[in-house]
Amino acid sequence: MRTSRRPGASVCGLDAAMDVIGGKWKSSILWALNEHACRFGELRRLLPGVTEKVLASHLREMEADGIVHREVYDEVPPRVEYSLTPLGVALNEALAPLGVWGREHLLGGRDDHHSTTGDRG
Amino acid sequence: MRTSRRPGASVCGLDAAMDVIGGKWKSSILWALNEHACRFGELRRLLPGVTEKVLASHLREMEADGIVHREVYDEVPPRVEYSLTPLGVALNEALAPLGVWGREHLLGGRDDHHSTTGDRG
DNA sequence: CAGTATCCCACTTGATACTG
DNA sequence: CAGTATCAAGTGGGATACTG
Repeated sequence: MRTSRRPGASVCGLDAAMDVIGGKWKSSILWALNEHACRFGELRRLLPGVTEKVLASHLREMEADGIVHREVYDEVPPRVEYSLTPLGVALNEALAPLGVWGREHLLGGRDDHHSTTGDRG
Repeated sequence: MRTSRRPGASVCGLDAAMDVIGGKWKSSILWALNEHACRFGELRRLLPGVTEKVLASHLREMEADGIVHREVYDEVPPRVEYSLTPLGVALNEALAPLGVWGREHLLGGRDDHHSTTGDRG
């Protein structure tokens, strides 16, 4: 998958940011983790439709990008918790206006089940 | 290509917005048009690496999404100018924090040749 | 539970050539 | 100049099965 950034890209910060959140489910993962740390299976349940492979890939990329923290607990049964790093929190906040724009202009400003739990629309 | 939105997606405004700017060159096109209206060939020159086909596809999608306006002048030689609609301007503004985030945290806050021409990093 | 390993396909993107 | 048509390729994402 994406081992390095797009060749020749990232001439400006926006391109770099788009690369970080470019995965199909990354913004959803970000939103989910914004509320509280989640275990792998919990994320899978929160994101209906995502496969284990894709979820794992995205999480590894987001961890490599420094926006997600992976905490492993040596227990049985095994437990791993994912949470946002301060960088991830900042990214989520930077994403907020975009979510508002989408809700206002694309969804006709109608309400949805996320709008009261966060500020991302 | 993308005739409709991602099936089953757009549960929140952010997903919808991500779909609109999901194309590889769309954010760059947005940035280019933010400064002034551009002709097709001008955009091609401003975006080294993009092919005519992809540029045309992106422009048609962005026009369909209501963020780009296409003005045709019946002259010879033919002239077509692309510009941002108010919606596109709003999108660009909503994108600004993301560009700042990327420049601050991904590019190490270093300057680049865009940072003085706009607010997107 | 929390992943990895394969295989596969659709879609996006790219290269090139051609047209109004 | 401003595209469209065709062909080719690369990648992300999905389905399924298996492992520590």
